[in-house]
Amino acid sequence: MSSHDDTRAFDGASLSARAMAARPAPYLDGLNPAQRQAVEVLDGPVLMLAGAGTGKTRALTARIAHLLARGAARPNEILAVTFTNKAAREMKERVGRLMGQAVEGLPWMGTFHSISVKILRRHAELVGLKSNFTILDTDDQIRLLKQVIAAANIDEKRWPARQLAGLIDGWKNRAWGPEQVPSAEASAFNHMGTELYAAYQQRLLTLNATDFGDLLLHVVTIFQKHPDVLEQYQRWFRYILVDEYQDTNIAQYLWLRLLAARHKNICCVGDDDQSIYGWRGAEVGNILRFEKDFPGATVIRLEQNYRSTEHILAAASVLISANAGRLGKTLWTEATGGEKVRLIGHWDGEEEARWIGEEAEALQRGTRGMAPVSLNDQAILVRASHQMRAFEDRFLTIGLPYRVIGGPRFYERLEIRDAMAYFRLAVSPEDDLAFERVVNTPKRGLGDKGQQLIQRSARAAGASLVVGARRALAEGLIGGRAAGQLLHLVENVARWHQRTLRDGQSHIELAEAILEESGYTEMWQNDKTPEAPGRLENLKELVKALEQFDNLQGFLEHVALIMDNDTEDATEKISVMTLHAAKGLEFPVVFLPGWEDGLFPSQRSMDESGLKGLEEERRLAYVGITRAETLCTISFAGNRRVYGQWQSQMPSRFIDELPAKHVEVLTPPGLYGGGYGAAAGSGIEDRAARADVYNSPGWRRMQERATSRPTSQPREARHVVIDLDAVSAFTEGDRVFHQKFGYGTIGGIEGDKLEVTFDKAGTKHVLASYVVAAETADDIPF
DNA sequence: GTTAGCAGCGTTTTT
DNA sequence: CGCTGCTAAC
Repeated sequence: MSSHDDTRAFDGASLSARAMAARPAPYLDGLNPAQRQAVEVLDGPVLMLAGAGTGKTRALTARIAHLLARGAARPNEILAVTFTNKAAREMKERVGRLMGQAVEGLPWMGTFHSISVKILRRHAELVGLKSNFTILDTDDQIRLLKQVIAAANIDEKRWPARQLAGLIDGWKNRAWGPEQVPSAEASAFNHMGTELYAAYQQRLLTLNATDFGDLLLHVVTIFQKHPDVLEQYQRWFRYILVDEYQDTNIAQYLWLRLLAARHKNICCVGDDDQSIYGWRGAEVGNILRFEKDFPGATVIRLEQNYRSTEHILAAASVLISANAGRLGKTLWTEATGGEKVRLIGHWDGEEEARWIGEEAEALQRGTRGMAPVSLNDQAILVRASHQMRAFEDRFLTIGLPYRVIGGPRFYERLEIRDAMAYFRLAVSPEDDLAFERVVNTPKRGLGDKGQQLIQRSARAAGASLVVGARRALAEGLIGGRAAGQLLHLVENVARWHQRTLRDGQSHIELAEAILEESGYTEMWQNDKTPEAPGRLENLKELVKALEQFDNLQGFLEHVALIMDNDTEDATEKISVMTLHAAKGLEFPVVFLPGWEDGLFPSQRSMDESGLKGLEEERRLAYVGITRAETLCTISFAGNRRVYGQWQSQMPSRFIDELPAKHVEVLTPPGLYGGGYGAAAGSGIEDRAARADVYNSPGWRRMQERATSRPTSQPREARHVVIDLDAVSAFTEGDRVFHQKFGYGTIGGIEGDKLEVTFDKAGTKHVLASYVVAAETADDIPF
């Protein structure tokens, strides 16, 4: 599609390196001097400090085009590493478009993890793995750690596997294998941390498996212990580019430094102000130290912002200036005017969601002389994913289409994980974790006792659980009904495995056969719970997703690393996502709800990491504001439900830090007495906007009311009224309306509870008093 | 061996 | 509040 235009820009198909060099390079058009320098300084270490919205992806992709055009490297001699799959995908697309299809091969582009997998598959034996190793996700990792903890006779209640997983991840992020963990950490996890770590690594090797951290750690180990292998890759990758360098951890830093040691052509792009992954081991130090690590580095600052209006940029810049220890950049823009950053307080989280929903619709229609803004161009960015629920509830009610990014994922669903476990067994029958997951799903009469028998038998033979099961059967340890079914499973696994080895077999047919023959599909068909049809639907979708891959193995790897599932459809939708997920994205209209102390900045972050944590939260706020192009609205609520308890909230301290003259304080609807607006314009010029809000009569009234009376009385009262008319009039099959979930059909009635399948919200159990007959719904003034 | 019912816990953020 | 995981009863 759009690649047509770009191909034509290069004047036709044969885009060889020489052809590109011969004519003025079109990819340089429109670059500002700094960007141009970032593209043209090819040799030696380069640090590109690229502020938000300064066109760094543009510079990066142009740099790759330039490398090729100048004939400095062939495509596959370039390594471009990104941090997220999203970024990798985007870079691939943009580079692909710049290059047209005419250049042979593409650069190595991918995340640290996906590139590590490629390398590791080639040299797996050097760390004791086979090249077909499996990659465990977090869930598998936890289950395995539970086993390790149990085997060490430790009470899992006092020493939870999750905690150990965090510890081990942290060590791996620092590139410490079990032997390298410093003695200062010895007291970790009841003084057993290192021991359990070693045991866990041993288990992983036996299972021929890795976790996420291992992918990097193993590659670093190989590079360190096998100079010949390292040299091979050092020679190979003449030019290395790294995106989001501020997010790299120590293992990734070592990985890069080892690879770049020979040619030293490493170009790192980053922004210390957008470092928001400290909690998972990212080291801002990496970027701060760059010039020391790579002597003679060229440092280039991209400071002209092309994204946001002057007010948005000013608000973000002033906020972030409260952080210490920055490299420091001065973002500027040619754009003038535009809307100020808007600030609004609400009574509670529900009202905040309602207001944002209405505002989004108003913007969509076009309001106050502004051109209409498509929902696709609007986003709600939250601090923590649980905040998304309020918006989902509200949007379902009013029928506002939304898309959740990074929410509960397709591949994390029960039925998908089960099916995947079957596929994993087919690909590698020795995958014990997969076996454990499905040995009794569907029910095969194998409870704890039977499974222990299999375990014991497997351990005695030093073999996998499938082999153990065979032995247990042969020795007659398992009898009765279970025996027949287990035998059936074991033989199935063997047969499926054979089929994966044969060429010319359709992996899609195989997948369908596996789900059929295992009885898994049947299990859900016989299941009469309301979720069952949805699950079967998901399984079909899973099989459909297989079409994009050549074989099951490739698919499994993709899922392990990518785990995303954007089934785009044509409806325009507002996006809801976390601030972390929003990094690298931009939207004309951005809503930033939940700016309340404890929520944002997050209490936990401050408790755990003190000032460092607070500064990272502030960077997160900076990332949030700078996502907005033309309109940015920050909001907070006076009351919020936390664990089902109402809590009163204080506006975020970040609101204090916003420059008043770039902020407009809005008066929320439904507050009598004028609310914040009354005080906001009262001539206090240079004080922060929040000071006005916080001292306003409206805010104080809210505080008082928060303590003196429950919050949702008016709405409750409406329910009661409806209740009298509606209850007991329902029968199965009736169409009903629910304030939160919208329209639906009654599937069953138990006392005063209804099971309703909602058109948009799925099947829920709701109290009869909370729904009304569909045809009366229009009369209710919600 | 399976299921229902309850107690206790947790909410950052992700490859 | 909603989920997981454990216990007690089928």
